[in-house]
Amino acid sequence: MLALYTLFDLNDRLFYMMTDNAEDIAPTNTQTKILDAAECLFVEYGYAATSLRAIASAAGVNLAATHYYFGSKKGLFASVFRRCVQPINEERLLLLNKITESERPLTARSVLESFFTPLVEAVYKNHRVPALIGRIYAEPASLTKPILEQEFGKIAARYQLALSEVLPDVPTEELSWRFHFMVGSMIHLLQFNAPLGTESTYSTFISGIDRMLDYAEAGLTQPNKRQRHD
Amino acid sequence: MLALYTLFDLNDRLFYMMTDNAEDIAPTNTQTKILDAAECLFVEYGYAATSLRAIASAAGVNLAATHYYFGSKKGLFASVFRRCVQPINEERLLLLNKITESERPLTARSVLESFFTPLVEAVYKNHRVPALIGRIYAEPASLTKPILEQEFGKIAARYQLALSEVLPDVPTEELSWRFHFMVGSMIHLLQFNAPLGTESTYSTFISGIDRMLDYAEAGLTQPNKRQRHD
DNA sequence: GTCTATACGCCGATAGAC
DNA sequence: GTCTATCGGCGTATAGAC
Repeated sequence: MLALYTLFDLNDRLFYMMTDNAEDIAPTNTQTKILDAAECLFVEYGYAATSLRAIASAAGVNLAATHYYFGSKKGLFASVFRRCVQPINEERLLLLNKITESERPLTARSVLESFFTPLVEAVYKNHRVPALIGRIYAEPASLTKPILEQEFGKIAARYQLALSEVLPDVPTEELSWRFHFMVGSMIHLLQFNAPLGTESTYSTFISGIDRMLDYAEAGLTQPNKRQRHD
Repeated sequence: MLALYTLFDLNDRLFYMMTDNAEDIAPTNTQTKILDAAECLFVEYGYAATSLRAIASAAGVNLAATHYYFGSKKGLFASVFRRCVQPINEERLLLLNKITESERPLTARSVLESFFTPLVEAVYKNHRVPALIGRIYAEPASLTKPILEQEFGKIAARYQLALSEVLPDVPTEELSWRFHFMVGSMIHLLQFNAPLGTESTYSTFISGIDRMLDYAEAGLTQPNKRQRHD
């Protein structure tokens, strides 16, 4: 049964997670304690403004433990991100393969839903997921490029292939731009959760995802105005 | 006559700008030297990872001069950003007011073009503009929120008003979400310039803006699926 | 008004004791 | 596997020279 647990208290702010795994509730191994603390602090303050000292202190471990387990601050950042994103992307591929085999005809809408459903489920368990994914696109490219390519390279290619099968009239190059714009809308939503002036909660986030699906579908499936240049 | 000038050489990389102002070519005042150097370094490495020492050294001024002129690192960041964005936003309002008065009927396309034309012109003069605007959305909110509200609050409201006049069937709340998604696509384009795998040049940037206009127009003008909740 | 010199506490990283 | 000590570099601030 999923329930909400307090991870720790830092500067009078509480940090939470939702889990059904007893190991998560009171992590016994040092790696997990460091990852949990780092996730909260990277999300809150960004990579460069978060010190390993602050992470070690929040996690209740020695400073040198961060280097022992993750080699460097960069390595820790990549590990935090991978732990968050890998399960989402695995679920995406499972869903996409499933609907590719079962749905006739396959629609752009279904493809998009297989992309966003695993994300929404992950956000339900851990409300830091949007901000964490937002962060990776926010940090300088020198830090994030290798991480982004490793975690998203395969899945971006797979989704563009699926979309090109669903939208055969849109040239590949045009489709990759449209996919790029969709990712941009998504990242912006993840980073800011809601338009300026709206307070952001889980339900406004869901409502935003829902509206973004409409927006992305309209943009992706628009008639092609350009000539192919073969 | 616009021409390209080398600003300075840092770690074997050259930083440029395009200008027709003699004062820009060899800036004599310390403020400008600091602003130029800071712009390059903030774009390249991000806010937190750029040291005032590196800025002062690149600008050829004393470390303490940065505090004398800009009060703090935050103040310097805000000044760099304001110098870049203020002229663009002034031009946007001029254009928007012009077409609002002269065009019958006013179209969503025209409104969007008045938003992007001043940006494209600024990028032609200074190729760091996209990355610089991208950066402000990438830094932690505690740094950027006051800056974003001051520089973009008024213009975002003005454009949403213009769009709501052009698209009277779309409820205000729905329109503000769609505008939010458009800004997201734009920021993503500014930050990454082109889809992964495409090298980014000025002409690919222009082509991206052009395609994004189509994408945004399709999303903004899509028929409304939702009920008004009055 | 403009700029220099200097100081303080915190940073990532590492070497080596246990 | 954990911890202490330590290094050079950092952001920031300020006192005071010109």
